[in-house]
Amino acid sequence: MQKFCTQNLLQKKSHNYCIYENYRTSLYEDIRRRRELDMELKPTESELEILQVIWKLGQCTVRDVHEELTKYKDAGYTTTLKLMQIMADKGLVERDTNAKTHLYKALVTREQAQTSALDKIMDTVFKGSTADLVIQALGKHRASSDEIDAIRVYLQQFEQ
Amino acid sequence: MQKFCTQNLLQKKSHNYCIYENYRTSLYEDIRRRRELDMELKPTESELEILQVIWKLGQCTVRDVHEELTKYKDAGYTTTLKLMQIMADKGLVERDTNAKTHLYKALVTREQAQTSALDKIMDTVFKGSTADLVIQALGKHRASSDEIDAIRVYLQQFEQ
DNA sequence: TGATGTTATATAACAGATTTTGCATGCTAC
DNA sequence: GTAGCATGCAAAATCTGTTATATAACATCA
Repeated sequence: MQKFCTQNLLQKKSHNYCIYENYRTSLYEDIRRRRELDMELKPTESELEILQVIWKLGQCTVRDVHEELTKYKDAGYTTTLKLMQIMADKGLVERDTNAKTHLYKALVTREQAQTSALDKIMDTVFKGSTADLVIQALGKHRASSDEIDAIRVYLQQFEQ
Repeated sequence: MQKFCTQNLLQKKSHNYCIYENYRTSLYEDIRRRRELDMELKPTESELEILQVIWKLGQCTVRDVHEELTKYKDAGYTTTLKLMQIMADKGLVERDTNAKTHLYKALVTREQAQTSALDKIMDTVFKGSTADLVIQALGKHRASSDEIDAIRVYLQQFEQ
């Protein structure tokens, strides 16, 4: 894991100047720390697709999920089963194995997934600018006037 | 690619009823199409990290990018090089090989990446509700009062 | 000139995570 | 029993990120 060829070793050394620029180092330490936190319980692409179905159906079986998935994507039944088993191991979903046909339900809420998805794109493409994100979102995804109102009301709490 | 065991084959057949529910089929066709489009030029995690650096620096060399990356993550020079070569193959970046030291620049703009990231989480976790997204974003990521003002101004264009 | 060291790209292989599948096996209802 | 549907398990196939090694271009100094 920590083996480098001589070339890389040299190139690594050449960055020791960071030690003398502490204010910078600590800035990048932040990014580093955030990167590591991010690793934790992040659902993969496919897991997210399955979560969506479970959020929609509530408690459900593998077959329920699979039938929903195959409406728009090709997948074998055992693939879906396997994914859901993995998700149960990871703690993304919970399963009730009392009956012969196992019942699954989500442990991760849609809100949690929303927060973590937002955090991520905030860091990666929006440089931390909430305003950019909000304005882009409003620009690209036409909102209903009800939605606009809701946002306006929400904004009032920031009024002085 | 298209081989299924008998069990899966059977289970697949059982969905032929979709043919008789055309309104549904076309709805899911949309999702299917969107999924496939999405596959095309999606940068991976690491590619996105590199893109961020290129966006910041403009035209730059592998070494430029690598020096920036190593401030907050461990990576060998050749790793960065390889990734950037892959990105050039994918068309995420363009490279000028005239000089001995190749020069890279982004073909995907930050705005495009923002749009596609937003589209994605809109579909996957926000069920298409712009208001939910905006309110979550404002709630979790404290915005400066300047930012709030900017949003308020932006909202005025929707005024009747 | 040519030996040598430096820096760049190219190539090939590897490790780990993710996704997918095939097959075995068990349960249930007819 | 056996047909149908369920899970368990092992492993193949892919994708991603990483690295070691090879090779080419260049500078420079004796």
